[in-house]
Amino acid sequence: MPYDPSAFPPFAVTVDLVVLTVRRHALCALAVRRGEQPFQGRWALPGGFVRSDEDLAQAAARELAEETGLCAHDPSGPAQDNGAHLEQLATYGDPERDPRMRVVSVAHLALAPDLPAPRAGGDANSARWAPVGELLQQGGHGRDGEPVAPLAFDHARILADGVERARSKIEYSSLATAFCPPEFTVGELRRVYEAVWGVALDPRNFHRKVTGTPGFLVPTGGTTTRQGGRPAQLFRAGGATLLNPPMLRPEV
Amino acid sequence: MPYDPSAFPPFAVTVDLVVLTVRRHALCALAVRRGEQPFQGRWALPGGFVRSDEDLAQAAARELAEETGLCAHDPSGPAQDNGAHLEQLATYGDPERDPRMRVVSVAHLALAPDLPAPRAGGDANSARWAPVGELLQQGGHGRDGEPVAPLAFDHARILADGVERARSKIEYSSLATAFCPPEFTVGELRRVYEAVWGVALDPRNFHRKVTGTPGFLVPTGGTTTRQGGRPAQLFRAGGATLLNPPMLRPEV
DNA sequence: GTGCTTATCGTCAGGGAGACGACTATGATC
DNA sequence: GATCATAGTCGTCTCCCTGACGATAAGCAC
Repeated sequence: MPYDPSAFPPFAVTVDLVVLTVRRHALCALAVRRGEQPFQGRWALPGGFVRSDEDLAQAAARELAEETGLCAHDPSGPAQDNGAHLEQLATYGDPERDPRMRVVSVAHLALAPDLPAPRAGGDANSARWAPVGELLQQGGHGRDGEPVAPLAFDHARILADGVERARSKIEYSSLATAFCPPEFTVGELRRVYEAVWGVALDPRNFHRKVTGTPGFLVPTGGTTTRQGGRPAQLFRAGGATLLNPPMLRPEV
Repeated sequence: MPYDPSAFPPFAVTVDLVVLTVRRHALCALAVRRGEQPFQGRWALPGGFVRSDEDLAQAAARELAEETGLCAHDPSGPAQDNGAHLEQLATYGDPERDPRMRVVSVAHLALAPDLPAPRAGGDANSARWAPVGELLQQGGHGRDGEPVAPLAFDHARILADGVERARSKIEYSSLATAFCPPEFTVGELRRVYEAVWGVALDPRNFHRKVTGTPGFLVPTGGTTTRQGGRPAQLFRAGGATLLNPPMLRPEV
């Protein structure tokens, strides 16, 4: 049977990005201000159309580079290109999610170390790192007292799914190190877990756990005193990707 | 800015289904024989185009019903419509994955109890349950000695991803019960874990673990002797969806 | 120096899991 | 009917991980 273009309805396919980082002890996501209709002036997740000759992962990596300058780190590739972790999150295709046309969005999740102020790109008037709690609360007020409008489209749902994925994935994988610079201390890694999970962890048990898990951390030999107090050993991420047994997230 | 149809390339969007069940102590997947080009006569995963007015989950549920007669069980809905578990798996959009045109496929994972022989539907000449090992081996031979052609398109990759999702998800959730009939014994549930993981589990420790996890199983009061030997208590799935602590998959 | 902060090591009790013995209750076979 | 094979169920013991928390180390501010 020959190819019949009328046999299927056409869709637009986009990638949207949930880019997470930890700044000032808070889990933050990258948001861009929309420059055009619909939802003009509202905050949204960065994203854009998939081009006709590129793969979904390529499109996500391209959008990430355009918005942040980050080089995506392919999980299946070599381990030590110092870029962000990037993985597919989920796909959203409600017929009503974009009032203009039928759009299917393949959301991706990126985890990055703390970055300088983001540079706006594409059709966005501006871009910023915002605490996820601020972006997700409905009709509340931000830290500076300004009222917060909900994210455009179904991006609140996408962001919530991305945050939940990150929260669960740092339990059983070494992905928390993707939030850290190339060299980091046990305390900095612990503050990542505390920010992502929103809980306080016992520094002594945490230290025992992460240093005792083979392949999680490798000492570089250096020390630092970035945080004040006694100098701490510096580590790099080890080769292990899956943690067995996992880190345990405290109850509620 | 008005809607500009030339601003994005058109895509076809499909849903493909990884439907898993446990038959004769083996993890099996539903495969359909392709009736048209490309890959005519080869085995493939069931699937089809998303219609212009339906959501991705609706499309997957529709395809599942067409292929198996199963009523999809929405995880966010009520717990006891006796259908299969259905969840989104991942999306595959390599530009070369379909030689005819640019197709993005949103794969879904369905877990079902053992079913009678599948009924072929849509454009498939026939359909069957095949052990996943048989479908995934490259250029080997099936149980009956016939040579096995690889699955069409990138469906081997999709199936492998679905199997891995199922293997990891029964660790920390009660999803293994989705492979069981409404009432089942501890031994039947154990054989599900053994088939999906491909390992042997200690019946005594397994019994202690599943009966001791609150909300996992609720006794119905009945007993059965389906498997020979001493009659076993019958259980239904309890309300718990997340198992804490999780089931532990033995090393390698 | 004192005081404060953070890092790191040690100890102890409780719980879960693996290994495995023992007993129970059915059907099959002699 | 006695015996055997098969499954199911209950217990025990040990090891290891975890959480709770004391103690010490090594910087900085005053």
